[in-house]
Amino acid sequence: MSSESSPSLKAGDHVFLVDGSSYIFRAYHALPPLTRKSDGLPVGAVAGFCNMLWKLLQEADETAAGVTPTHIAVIFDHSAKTFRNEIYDQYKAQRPEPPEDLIPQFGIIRDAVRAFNVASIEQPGYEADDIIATYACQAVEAGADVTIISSDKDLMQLVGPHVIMLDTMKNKRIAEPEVFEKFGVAPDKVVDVQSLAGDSVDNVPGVPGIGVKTAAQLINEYGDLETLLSRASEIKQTKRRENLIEFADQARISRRLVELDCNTPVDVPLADAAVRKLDGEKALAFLKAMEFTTLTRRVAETAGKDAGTVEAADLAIKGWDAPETAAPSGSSEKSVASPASGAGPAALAEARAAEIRAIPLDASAYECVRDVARLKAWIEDAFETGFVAVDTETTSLDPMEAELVGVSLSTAPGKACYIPLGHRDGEGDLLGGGGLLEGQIPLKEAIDLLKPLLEDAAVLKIAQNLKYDWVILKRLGIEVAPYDDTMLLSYTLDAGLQGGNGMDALSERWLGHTPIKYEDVCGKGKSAVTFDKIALDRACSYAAEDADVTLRLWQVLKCRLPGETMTTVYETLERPMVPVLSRMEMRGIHVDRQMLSRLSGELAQGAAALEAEIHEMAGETFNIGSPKQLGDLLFGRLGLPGGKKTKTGAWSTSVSVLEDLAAEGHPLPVKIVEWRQLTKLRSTYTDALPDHINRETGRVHTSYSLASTTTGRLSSSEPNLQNIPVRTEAGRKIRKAFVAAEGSKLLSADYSQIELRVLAHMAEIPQLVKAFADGLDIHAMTASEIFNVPVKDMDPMVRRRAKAINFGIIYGISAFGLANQLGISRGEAGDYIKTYFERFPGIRDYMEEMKRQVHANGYVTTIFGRKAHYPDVNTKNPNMRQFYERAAINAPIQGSAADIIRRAMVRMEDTLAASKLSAKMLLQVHDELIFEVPDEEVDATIPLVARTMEDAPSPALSLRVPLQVDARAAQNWDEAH
DNA sequence: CCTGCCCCATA
DNA sequence: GTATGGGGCAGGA
Repeated sequence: MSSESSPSLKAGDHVFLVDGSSYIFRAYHALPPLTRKSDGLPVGAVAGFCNMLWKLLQEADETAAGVTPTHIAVIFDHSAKTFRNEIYDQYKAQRPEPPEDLIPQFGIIRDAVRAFNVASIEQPGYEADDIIATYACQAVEAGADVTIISSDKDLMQLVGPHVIMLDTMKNKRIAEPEVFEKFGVAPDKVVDVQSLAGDSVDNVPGVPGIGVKTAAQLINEYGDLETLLSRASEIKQTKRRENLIEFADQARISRRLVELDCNTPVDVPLADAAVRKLDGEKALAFLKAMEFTTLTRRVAETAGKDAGTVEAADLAIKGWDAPETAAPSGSSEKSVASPASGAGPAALAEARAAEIRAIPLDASAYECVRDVARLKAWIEDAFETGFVAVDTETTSLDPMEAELVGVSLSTAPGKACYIPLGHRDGEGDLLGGGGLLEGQIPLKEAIDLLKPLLEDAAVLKIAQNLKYDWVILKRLGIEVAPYDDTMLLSYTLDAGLQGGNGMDALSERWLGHTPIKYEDVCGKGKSAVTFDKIALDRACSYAAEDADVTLRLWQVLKCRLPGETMTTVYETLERPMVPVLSRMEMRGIHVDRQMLSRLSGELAQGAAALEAEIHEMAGETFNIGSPKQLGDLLFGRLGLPGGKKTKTGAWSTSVSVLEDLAAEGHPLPVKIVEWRQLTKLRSTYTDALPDHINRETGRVHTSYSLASTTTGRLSSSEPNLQNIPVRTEAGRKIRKAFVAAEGSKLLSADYSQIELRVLAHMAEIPQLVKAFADGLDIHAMTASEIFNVPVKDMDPMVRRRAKAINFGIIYGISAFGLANQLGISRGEAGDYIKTYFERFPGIRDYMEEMKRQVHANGYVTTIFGRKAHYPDVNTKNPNMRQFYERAAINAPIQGSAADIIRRAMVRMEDTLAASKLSAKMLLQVHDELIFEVPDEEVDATIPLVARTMEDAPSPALSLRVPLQVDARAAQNWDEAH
């Protein structure tokens, strides 16, 4: 800070004195607890402060102050104890500690002041108010005018002909009339009134029974405090008279407490607070570090600098612990703390939600944007706001064949629009609809206008299930960034909680609002029409409401992340998956239509032959595909033994039942199992897959869901490419139809035993850890441990049993389940489990710990901190309860493995690009990634992919066991796997 | 025409 | 025993 002497103040100067300390409290309580940096640092008050300061520096004349300052200083309280505590030890004694997330902001605001090259003033032993009083007196003496930026009533005593106050939050000027209105006396008598009335907030005692009204009346009558006290005996009202006499000294002490000191020793002469030139670099570095995108842009414009070239400042923040890189592992006690209690983050989030709920939601009030001028206005608004909720309306749920019909935007709760672009006449001809409706901006023109906004780094785009819109917009040449996804926010925070993460459910849960249903707009089933056929006003209500709801959900959900320490999970495991999966879906995979068609024919023939045989053997024709008819035949008419009932009381005809019958020597069930397999393969795969081949790309594009499992796994649908057969020879023929493009190979890389490795890590099982480290056969090792047999020359049946137990452990083993799986008695299965736990006591400890946690918290966590909620685990139904307990045992294992492959996927594209390799990730099947690789790059790609997958946990975590990835390339998926 | 049930494909 | 998605049947609209 400058210490050389500056020209002293002169008449006509205008001094702005900003009451920094009171501003931060007011900003904190007035602004919603929404604003946080991506690392969770709360910066809402800082943001408010910076905007205010910037406005004062740039356009103070447009505020209620009406002038531009020549001098400006921000004044802070230095310490809690001041000379007033020596006068009265109770002064401000009952003031509560500042809220936890406000504390780190005190220091940052001082940084902000310096970043804007403004004088920051504080003085040990004195309150900000005294320094302000001193500066104000000095300025007035020099003939200058003063504006005090504060609304603190304690400063109103300073108001006079040359001193006003400015409440920037209300943009309200406080001069003599306003002071008179508040205290009933002129500013120079305010101290007398306060001395009598006291102040419960600052613990100024005053005189009992006298408030501001009475005090003003008394002062107006007697002139000033001393006169009043000396003539107190004249007061008519008994109690008031007695109190004024008895508490006269207390009133005098109060006067000394409230009267501001105009003679504070100040180290920095006011002249040094002359407005200085903005240091663009310094300001931008600070603002970038704070992630205040809008203000960064404004300052960059004003300073004529490119914000992109400025490095964010490195701010060491005291009193704030950023969330850990990896959240505590499942066995940590730290996760016990309930986020739902007291005035913690959960309460703040709830307060936030209540606030947003209170803003009316009226679907008929949205704007339908029909011309370029209005579209530009909305785009400008989004740039100003710095964030915008975006939603697209299209002709199909499949983003790869959907056509864009319109776009909706929202920049504030209740403020949303819909931009129709592709609506057509509902009375279309048979060739696919009528012409475009009038009054719509041409698609290309709208896209050209929207692209800069949707790709601008300074504007956050908010969507519900962005992956869909991302693909739609990418096909139109727009790559949306940066972005947030409300569905993923909800999934990160509440995976497994009732209702799911769909927009309608979230709107109900958080906003108490039922959005217009898609079916109510477009109809459903056979009579459904595509969105382009919907009349504009109806379309606008529906579409704009979605954007409005999305924006509100974002405001409710985003601020929960840091308080629930889920920022890292969201930022590393969820958010970055959106473009990764979008690109995978867009690439699709090539399937050989002819091969499938041929296979379908073969399967049909085989099934027909079996059908004839079955009918022959049964002695009647019946529908083999009807479990009901089949059950009646086998256990009714044929009277076979060993029938089991399903939970609804029908005969079970599942494979296990049919195999039991086959083992008894009945030939019919064998044929039925074969028939089932063939028809299943045909209907589910060979016949269904070709229907999913995209007309334009000639490839199959699955859709991955990021938010539909409780554990963190993805799911795949339309078509589901995560359940393509592999176990049987007939099934593998279907895999052979998944082929690489000409000149390429399919590369399959899969984690070996990843869930068992994760379990070995989490439960810290020495034998398992060692076995994995040594690269042993883990099932054989298990068998050796529990059945006490050597690994060498092991009976394959013994190994099979151990393998089943290992899987059972992952699933939260029960004797019942294991017995079923191995076809042994429950007693025998129970013995196996008992032995297993004796050999691996850590496994039992792990299981018990997960059960304890799920009962205590309602959720369990993966090694990367992902939560899986089981809200109903405390049910009284013992079967349900045990079911949830098993799920809670399984979730950290399955979920941690899912986290690991997510990390690999997020990193994969950059890793390949860095090595100049052009392999493209196409599919994910839980522990396997499938790539399409040019022939000549196969050899270089295999080790790189494998290493990236194996190293995926680091640097966040280092597992106790190595991960192993097997990778292979071939012309088709079957041979690569 | 929709929904619940059964069955079955994968990890 | 965990986690999914999907096809066919059958009953109730």
